[in-house]
Amino acid sequence: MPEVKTSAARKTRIQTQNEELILDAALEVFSAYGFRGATVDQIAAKCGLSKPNLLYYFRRKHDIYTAVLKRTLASWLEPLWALDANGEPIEELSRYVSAKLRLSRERPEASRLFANEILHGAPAIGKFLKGPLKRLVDDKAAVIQGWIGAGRLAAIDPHHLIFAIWATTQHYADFDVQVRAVLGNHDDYMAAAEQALLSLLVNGLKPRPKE
Amino acid sequence: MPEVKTSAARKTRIQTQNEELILDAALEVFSAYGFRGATVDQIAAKCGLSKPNLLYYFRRKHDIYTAVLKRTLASWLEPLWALDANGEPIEELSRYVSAKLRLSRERPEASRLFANEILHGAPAIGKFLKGPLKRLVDDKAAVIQGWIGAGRLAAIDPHHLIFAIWATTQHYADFDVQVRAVLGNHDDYMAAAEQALLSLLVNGLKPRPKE
DNA sequence: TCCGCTCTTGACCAATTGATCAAGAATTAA
DNA sequence: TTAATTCTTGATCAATTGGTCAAGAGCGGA
Repeated sequence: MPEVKTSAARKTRIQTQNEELILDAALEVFSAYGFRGATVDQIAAKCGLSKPNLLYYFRRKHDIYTAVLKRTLASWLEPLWALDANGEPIEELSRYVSAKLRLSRERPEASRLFANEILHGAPAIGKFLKGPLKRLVDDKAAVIQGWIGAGRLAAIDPHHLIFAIWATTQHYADFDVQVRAVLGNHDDYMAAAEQALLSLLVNGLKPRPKE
Repeated sequence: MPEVKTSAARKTRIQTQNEELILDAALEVFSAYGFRGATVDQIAAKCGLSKPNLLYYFRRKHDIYTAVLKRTLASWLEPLWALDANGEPIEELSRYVSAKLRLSRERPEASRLFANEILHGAPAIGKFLKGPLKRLVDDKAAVIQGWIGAGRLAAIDPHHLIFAIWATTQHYADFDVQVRAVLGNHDDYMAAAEQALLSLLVNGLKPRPKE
């Protein structure tokens, strides 16, 4: 029983290695087919292990799923964490947009995994959303509100601004197929996307004197 | 065989009625669980028909799925269709945002159905995306480009502007659970959302003299 | 009323799939 | 080397589920 060791959870070389193999494969499969649509066999095949062997490391399909989610959560939130109250507002938000956009390009499977999970009611990470995520967002919303109060940013509901940034940036990972279909499958639409989003943001958020 | 009639596809009263029942139920179930996650039994139960009876009207599970998609597509695109080249640019785009936002509030299942379909590679509507959808978007992008050329709108890539509007508005349907979790489940966040998006758009798109 | 067509369903089938288990192979610590 | 532990897998099970079928119930036109 590798998951419930006698005392400390000391892991074998083989154990660490195989768990990593499994989670990598699981991310691909779950993000492509969803929880129910993915099969243990697919994951096993993708990482070159037998199905029983895979279930030796993770006793239930669901355990693999939650493990992949947990493993990816932190890196997904990092950019928001980095939003600095002491920085220049528009610069900070621009950096945030760029960072999220880069994640969408470099790790689209992670984005799709979350999108699928939330789309279906977030059965596995509901508590995370209401707890740690809410706290982080509330915190950064307060930062943004501070900037607005200081007249350094146009007035806008900070929470919805954050939602708008999430939506527009993750769109390029989650709806990639649609974007490619509409644009005609040019490989490198990301530069244009970044320019468009940043200009919208910069113009949209520049503080404006009341008229 | 109700689907392949001898000559004209004349439908019985019972037929029309039951097909409607089925498609209504199917929309709910497919949008909640995805194609693979949904079962024919669930749909049957939801509309009070037996499973074999349901398969009498739609021979395959997949047939129900595509029927629901088709049935919903038109109404989903209608607002973009309505974008009027002769209108006032910002006013037109604002109306578009409001219309899409209203759809997200009033028919979130439809949004989630499409989101799920596209997220998983659009196996059923891929051709629609590359055909009719692309044509419509290209058409409206040209309209927007025209406005920009006439100096009535800030310069921005029109395609990506449309993507941004899709993303931000549909976000409130597709990621509803997350939005509620972060906001603390206030029932009526939609008014604030609309205000935030419109102000971002209006400020972001107002033509600005070069500095 | 009567007849043909439409509609409905209980029983059933085959394929898929998550999970188990026992037995053997590989690894590791002594 | 050896013995204990960890790792691996073929065979197998039970549950789920998409889909079939035949037989009967219901409906509508003549």
